[in-house]
Amino acid sequence: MKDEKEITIYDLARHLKISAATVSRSLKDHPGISKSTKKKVQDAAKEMGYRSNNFARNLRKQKTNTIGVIVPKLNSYFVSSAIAGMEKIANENGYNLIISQSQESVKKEIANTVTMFNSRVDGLLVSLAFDTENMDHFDLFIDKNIPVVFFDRVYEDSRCLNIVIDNYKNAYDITSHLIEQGCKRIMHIAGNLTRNVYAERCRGYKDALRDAGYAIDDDLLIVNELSEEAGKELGKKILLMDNKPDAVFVANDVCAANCMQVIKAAGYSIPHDIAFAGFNNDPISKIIEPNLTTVNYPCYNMGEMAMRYLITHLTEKGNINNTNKIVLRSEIVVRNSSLKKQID
Amino acid sequence: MKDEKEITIYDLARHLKISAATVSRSLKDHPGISKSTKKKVQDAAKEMGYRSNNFARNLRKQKTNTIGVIVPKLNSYFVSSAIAGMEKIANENGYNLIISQSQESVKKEIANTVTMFNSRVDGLLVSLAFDTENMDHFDLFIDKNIPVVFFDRVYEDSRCLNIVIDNYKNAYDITSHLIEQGCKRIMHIAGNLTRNVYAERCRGYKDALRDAGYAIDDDLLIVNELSEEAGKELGKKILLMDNKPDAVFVANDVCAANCMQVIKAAGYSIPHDIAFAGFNNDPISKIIEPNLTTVNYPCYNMGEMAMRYLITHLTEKGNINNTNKIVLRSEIVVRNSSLKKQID
DNA sequence: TTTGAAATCGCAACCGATTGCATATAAATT
DNA sequence: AATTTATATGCAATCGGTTGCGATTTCAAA
Repeated sequence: MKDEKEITIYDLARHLKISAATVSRSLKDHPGISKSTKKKVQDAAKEMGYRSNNFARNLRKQKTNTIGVIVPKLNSYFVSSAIAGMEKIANENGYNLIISQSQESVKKEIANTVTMFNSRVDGLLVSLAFDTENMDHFDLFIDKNIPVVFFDRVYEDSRCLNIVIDNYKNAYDITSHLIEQGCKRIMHIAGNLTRNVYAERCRGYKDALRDAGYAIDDDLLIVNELSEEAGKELGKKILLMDNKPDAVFVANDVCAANCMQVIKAAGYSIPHDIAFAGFNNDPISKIIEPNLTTVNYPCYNMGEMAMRYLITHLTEKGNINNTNKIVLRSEIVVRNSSLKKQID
Repeated sequence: MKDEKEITIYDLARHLKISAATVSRSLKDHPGISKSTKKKVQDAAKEMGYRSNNFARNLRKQKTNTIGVIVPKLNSYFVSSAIAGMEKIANENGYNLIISQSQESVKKEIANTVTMFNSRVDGLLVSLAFDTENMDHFDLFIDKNIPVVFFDRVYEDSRCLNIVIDNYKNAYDITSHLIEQGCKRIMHIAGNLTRNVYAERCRGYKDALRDAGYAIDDDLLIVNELSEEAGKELGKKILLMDNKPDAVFVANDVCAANCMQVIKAAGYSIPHDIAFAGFNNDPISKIIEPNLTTVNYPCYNMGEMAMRYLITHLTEKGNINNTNKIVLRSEIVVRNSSLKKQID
């Protein structure tokens, strides 16, 4: 088991009989060093197995080459896809990722924020917890000019970039689609309405109803956790309703699919008795039967975009950030769960 | 926009008219410092908004408090759950995570390994890519005594810990279950057989057949990518077979579910015409109809265990590692996709 | 040959925390 | 009161790179 000591620029310097400064500059391709010297240094570095020490470098440069990511939960289709996209871009650009989960709790989110701050990340990518109600814990970063980018679950703040899809329009479209299919009592299941994504989807739902001349019935709006369990609960609740909806638009596919199962098991036919629509285009939406009408959410792409933007922003410091919001393309995907005339 | 300078222990020292050494020791709760001094320092630190500089610390201590994680893909149920578990434990113990994906390619895996090495992670958690065939790229770590822990897709090496489930037994059990249900031509779909998980599952499948006195038919063993697309392809392939199987045991739920859909769409009845079984207990297995018989894989738990082990190992350096393999409990979950007598 | 600009390179001071060893003070012992 | 023994704290070197500024060398123009 070899356990050799780490080679430093001083070792290289001694070996080549030049100064450590020259070694450092050569390795960084500094213009003031002659080509021949650079080559000599770089060759020796390779040969001797030198690897640069990031701590020394970071300590000196006050920069970490690390991006922090805070998400509610890692194990969801949306989040894991988005992070996959982020990792790809970060990796390509030589940045590291440190990731933590808020578990849908502001408290943890704040703790994670502090950790990230102390780890001195160069930038932060955040999708907010269910119950986050203000930005105070991000002031740490903003005050220090460390860029914070929100994606999906965002907080509108002129100092931070938001990357989103048009939740309003998609919800409006999907509700309109249900209306076109002849549905009269359309229910909507939302997540916590302080979160933009759910608030926007809810607004789209209501506006679509209103524009179609429908009344808005508060009994048809439910807020829950959008989890598997919440979906099952929802199904039971619907079964107990006297005046049942003839369509249910859920703000997330997982919840929708689990609800559908309960409804189906009780003998109702989807979409004939009750039509369903979800959100996200989770793989589950293509498995549940009938296949779930949903919104195609560009998760991976959103992760890529967010990271790309952040890195560009960090690299071109001079270039003042004048972008405040990026809206990615997304569109509804109509499947059999909402179609009176089935396709196959 | 305040952009105050960072407070260091020297600032605290000057402010309190004591030495930086004392400040450092006080903050770390060193035994040789009086309680009163400690309190004074800690209070001042809080008040002045001091935050410790990890680079300086790491540089000095030659330790990073960072764990590297390399996985094939982030966006799968298994991986995202496992990472969620890892993050939880790491977070609780003050470690950071840096995560990267090999995208199922050794080449990327090697590149990521190097990056991790240069980031000087304190330890590495790895689930191997499809096509990794040797350990050479981990020698960097092993030679330096940096612990490497493999989980799920492991490589048997006496110098590294493996955390797995009993893939063999589960596959054996699930195959036996299919046999008990009266299936005669049981097909198995595996992933790349150089990967332990798929090799073991395949072995379990074969042994179960053999023990039941069945012949092993090579036509009934297929290796594919186990992806959604592969599942659909598989379905088509089965439909074209002259002598169709009466059961299909797939090494992963996603592939199984997608295959089932194709088979169902062609008018076959599951499980009467063809029974199905999968692996992982992915949420999808509870949505597909009929619900999929599968193996309950403790993903989250495996992530927790792997991280916990690694951290313990790092903390108690003296304690020489004498564990070579940890097998987590897992068991088959029988559902309607394989039951001739349906349950509800 | 001289000279001045350009091209190279080295000196040494950082960056911020840790820690072995020495020192100073306080408490305990004889 | 003198001497040990604890208890507290400080000194200064160290971790490995980076970089402003000054020194030296090179080379061509005068």
